[in-house]
Amino acid sequence: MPRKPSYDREDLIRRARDMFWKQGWAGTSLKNLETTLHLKPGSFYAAFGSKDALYQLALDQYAVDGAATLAALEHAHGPLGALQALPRHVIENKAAPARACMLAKTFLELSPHGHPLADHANGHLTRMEHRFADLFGKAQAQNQISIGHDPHGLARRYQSDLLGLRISAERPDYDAAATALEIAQSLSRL
Amino acid sequence: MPRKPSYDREDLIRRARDMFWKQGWAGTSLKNLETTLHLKPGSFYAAFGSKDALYQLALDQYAVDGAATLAALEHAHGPLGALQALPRHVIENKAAPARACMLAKTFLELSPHGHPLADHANGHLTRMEHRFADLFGKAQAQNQISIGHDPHGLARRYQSDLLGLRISAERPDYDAAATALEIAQSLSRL
DNA sequence: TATATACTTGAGTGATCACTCAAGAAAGAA
DNA sequence: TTCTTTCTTGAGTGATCACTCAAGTATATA
Repeated sequence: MPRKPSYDREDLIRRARDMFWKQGWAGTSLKNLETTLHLKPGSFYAAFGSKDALYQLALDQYAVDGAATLAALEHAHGPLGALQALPRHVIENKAAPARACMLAKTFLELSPHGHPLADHANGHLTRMEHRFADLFGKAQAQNQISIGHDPHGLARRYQSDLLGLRISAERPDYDAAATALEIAQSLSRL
Repeated sequence: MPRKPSYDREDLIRRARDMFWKQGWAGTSLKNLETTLHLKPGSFYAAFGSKDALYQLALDQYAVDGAATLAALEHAHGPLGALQALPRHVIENKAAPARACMLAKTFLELSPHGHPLADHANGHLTRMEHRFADLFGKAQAQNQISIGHDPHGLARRYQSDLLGLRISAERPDYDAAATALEIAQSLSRL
């Protein structure tokens, strides 16, 4: 008996994610979202409940996509190859609305206000860090890098460098490709 | 004949800077500023003209202080020593309201909206990058590091790593001291 | 076709945004 | 003391914020 929605929910979340990713939480108004999603206020709140609820869905989709990207790179290039390919991938990805990491931007913006979404973003960052540690561990098991380093320490440094690269890459005239190459090459010397 | 203001202008800018630095542009309302600066709307606009004008003054004061900090470190530890000491300094500085760089936060938040303050912040970032390149050049002249690298390339990478460190250092449970130490140590191997 | 169950619409809510301005208070010069 | 100039005050501006809800519309089942 019911009537079906005229939209694709996952597609709406993806479009909202791109907008939040680029413009941030405060920088994206309900009016912006209504325009981009072609949704009137009533439909928006019936579908998602609140701006924050949609933002959380967007964060989760971002994290899932990021994990999938890393898994695909591992499948294509192996654990060390994935870690070396990721820096270039994130700054060259034309489908992305921004170079900087949405998790880091969210955490930076909302953490000082004690907003729950900041903790949520930080949790995703931590899970990504663990994923990096897994890959460093696998690279050691395959004798691609020395076993002299703690995989978690390598992941801590790698993620930090990656966040720095992705922020720097937003700047006009910044040679992000050079920094990405250096990060990748430094992994070969481990 | 005139009446003097009852406040210290530089002190007001410093307090506004700390608030903008921690909470960002959109995250800091006029009401917040009026409370912290003990200024009614009329006095605020008579003194600074607009929220954006005060933000720019805050950015400039931040940049001047940053340059002074770097100069002091150079005086104390020499060019290479300053570059090695800075990572630890920025994450341990108890006077700072945040670990992350205010210039980077400003650029990240306002750049997608084409806000003039984003360009202003990026200009300061570029000048800091040049200052880093100067120090790398001096370190080469003093035979502290090899002359095989381009100082500007070293500065490009160093600044990116520093931005990453400072963002990571905002996260709870992140071992920023370890990453800061690794950045410093990597400079000894140049 | 009739009915039940959604989904869609858009005007409207109070709160907060950055900002204005006219009136009053204070302090140095005469 | 008086006058002039500036600073201080705080109610008030229109715009925008996230969000609500009652009324209208479309669709799958019976």
